[in-house]
Amino acid sequence: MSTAPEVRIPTDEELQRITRRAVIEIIPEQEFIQALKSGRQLRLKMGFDPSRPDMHIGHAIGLRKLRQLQDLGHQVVVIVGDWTGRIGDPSGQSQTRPMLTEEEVEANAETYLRQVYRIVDREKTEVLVQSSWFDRFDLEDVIRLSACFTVAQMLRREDFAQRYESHRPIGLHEFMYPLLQAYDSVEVRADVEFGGSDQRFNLLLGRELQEMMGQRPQSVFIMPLLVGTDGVQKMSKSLNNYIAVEDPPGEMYGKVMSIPDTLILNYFTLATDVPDAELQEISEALEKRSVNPMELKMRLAREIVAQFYDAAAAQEAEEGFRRTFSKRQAPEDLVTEYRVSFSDSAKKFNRPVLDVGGVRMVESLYLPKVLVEAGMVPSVSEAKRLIKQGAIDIDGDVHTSEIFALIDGLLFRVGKRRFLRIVDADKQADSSLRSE
RNA sequence: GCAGGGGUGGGUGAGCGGCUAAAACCGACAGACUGUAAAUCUGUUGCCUGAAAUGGCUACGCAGGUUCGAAUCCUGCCCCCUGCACCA
Repeated sequence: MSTAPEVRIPTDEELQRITRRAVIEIIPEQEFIQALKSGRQLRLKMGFDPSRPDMHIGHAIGLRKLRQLQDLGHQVVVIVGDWTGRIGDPSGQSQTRPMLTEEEVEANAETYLRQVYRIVDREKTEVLVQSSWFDRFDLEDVIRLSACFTVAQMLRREDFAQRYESHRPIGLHEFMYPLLQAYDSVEVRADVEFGGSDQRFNLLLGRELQEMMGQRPQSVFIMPLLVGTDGVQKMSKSLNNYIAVEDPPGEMYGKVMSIPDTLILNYFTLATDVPDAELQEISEALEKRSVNPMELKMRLAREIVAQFYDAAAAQEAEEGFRRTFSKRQAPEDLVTEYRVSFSDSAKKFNRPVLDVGGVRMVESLYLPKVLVEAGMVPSVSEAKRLIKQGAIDIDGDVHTSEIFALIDGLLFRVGKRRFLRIVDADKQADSSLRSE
């Protein structure tokens, strides 16, 4: 009943792209290349942690790789790591995480997969939930699995070794994380597993375990971690230096523009499909300073936005970006709208709703609170500081007062790239009533 | 189990009865300069009070106590580190 899957053998050029670009190491490389050339359909495994469903363009590096292979006809297998997610990947700092409920896992998995499918083909993707095999594990299975490895083997993992050396604690349960991940490979009969360089140990453990269990050991595909927009640390949500896959185009474009120049080539290499020949040109241009790096960065930003949206969106984002800093206008997708009822405010502060030349307005509202309520700033104190520092302007004029006249459509610029528009809720209500 | 050292703001880390919302450094944010880059300079960096305060509230592992007053002293507890002991 299963028809032989259509698998295409990559051309040398494609092979080059798959095995060289955005790759740190393939173990063992020759075995992997042979497998690709064999015409056999490979099962490509990549796992994710459902406790953190937000995906950024660093994750996209791996997914892009999967997509390349998927286009050749190979089978992508995505694992929802609901059990490993509960343990938390041993990173030294991370304490045991609270157990996620089934609903949380489901919800997170759903949002995550939605993002995954922006890159890989949903039709050709198999999704498996870890608990579907670990739920039936009993103590004997756990012990049997643990017995496959020794403490010495575990200590090959660098962060364990470091902590052991410096006498910092290592929870026994932390050993379970790589073990479970390794067992996943057995369960799904993976031919290749993909992961970032921080996953190296876990990936290799999967390979070993498969062999012990009589399976053909998986190849391991290790990819670089993308550096975040700060240019120093790896991209991560908790460090707030990330570009989310679901960022709106303008936001995405702007974030790319904010990366340091030193990262331009790196981003082109890892996050775009710009051909190698052009990478070479870009590299030379940067070195010789023959082009304003900003121009290259704009190209980069276009490439990235187009990848997650389309060329038109990229173009639009670029125009928005230009307007933002040359003409100081706000690009629409960076504007937060704050809806206030003018009549309620008027009542609250005992001010009349005025009509000045057809513009409805209320005399005064307290700006710090509005900023907090609109979610632009975490506290009133913070908002006051911003005002004091001249970080807020209306139409290019710095707004130094904590009080402002409530006008429908009033647009504040907060800092460099945040915008707040005041919208008259009454008016909206009126018009929506009228239109019905 | 015994002995010694330690737990301070996003991080590192000073303070060791009032001058401490807590040095310094890093980070972060804002401003100037720019290309929303880098570098540099300046400012801000617990929260609240609809100007502000020598105003209020919260904060130095947790819970009590001494004191006019405690991050600082005392008691108990928890956790971490180092050494010794124990080790089927």
